[in-house]
Amino acid sequence: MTKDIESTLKSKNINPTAMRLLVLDFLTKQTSAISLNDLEKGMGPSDRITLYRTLKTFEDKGLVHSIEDGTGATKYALCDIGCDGENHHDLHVHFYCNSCKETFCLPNTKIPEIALPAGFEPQEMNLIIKGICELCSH
Amino acid sequence: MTKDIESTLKSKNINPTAMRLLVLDFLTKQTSAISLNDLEKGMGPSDRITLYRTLKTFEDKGLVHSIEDGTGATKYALCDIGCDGENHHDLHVHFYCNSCKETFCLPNTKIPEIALPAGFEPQEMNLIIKGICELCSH
DNA sequence: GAACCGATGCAATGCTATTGCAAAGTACGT
DNA sequence: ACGTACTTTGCAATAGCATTGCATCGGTTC
Repeated sequence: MTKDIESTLKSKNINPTAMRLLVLDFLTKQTSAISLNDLEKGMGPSDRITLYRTLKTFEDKGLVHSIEDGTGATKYALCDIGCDGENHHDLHVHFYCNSCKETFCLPNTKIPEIALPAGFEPQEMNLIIKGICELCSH
Repeated sequence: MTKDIESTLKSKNINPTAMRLLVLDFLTKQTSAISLNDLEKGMGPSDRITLYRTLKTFEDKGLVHSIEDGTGATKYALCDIGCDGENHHDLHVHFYCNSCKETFCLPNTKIPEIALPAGFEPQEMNLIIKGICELCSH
């Protein structure tokens, strides 16, 4: 369904180049968030920096969001519908599995309201839960 | 109160060397979490690697906990009473100020219970809230 | 004093993120 | 079709943090 991928890019105002189609196609096939390294290994031989910039572009345009899961390597995953460059709606929980080392989005698990001390004004939130994922707990 | 600092180290089974006394003393004077760079700059001329290992030792022994606030540099802050090497009780919220770039522990703001999807078993949680801190919001 | 062990300091390395610059490709107006 | 301008890509290079190996130093023990 290259057509779908292409129109997805266009709807986000991203020029649909061959490289970007490939990257987006790869991203849609993932079941967990991937790092730049994963992407580089998963794709054919391509330039690491180009992949890096492709992810940055996607992030700017609200197509993917980045996740700092504490491993040191930034992970990327497709956004939910409704994200744009200005406003990422990625206020869901991210889960890092200590067993398989994968990072998952839990889009249906929202971060609850937190009562902050007076004077603190929240703008973004980032909740990483580490543990054993569904697949590894069997 | 060098005596207090020394006994704190001993109570955590850490050999109280001159360097460690200095580092711990410095840590107790902080109002926010500090990075290795901050420590290096704040202390007199000392070896970066030694400071790094000192922090690691403190972390192993449950004296400080490390915070990944997404800036790329690991921050360290003193633990609450009750932490040990096996079990860090750092389940409080960490707040990163987008204005002054400081990272604060909010020890009285606990992470609420999160209902995870079936099969996911949580072990650790890490909640970073970014925004404007109390001092900068005035 | 000799052997030993932990702590320290220096050198060196690995990895991720990031930028500069040049080449290749694409779009557009004439 | 041609040239120009803009975008994208690829390569080289750099910066910063984390981490390890090894030698040295200092104190402890026998």
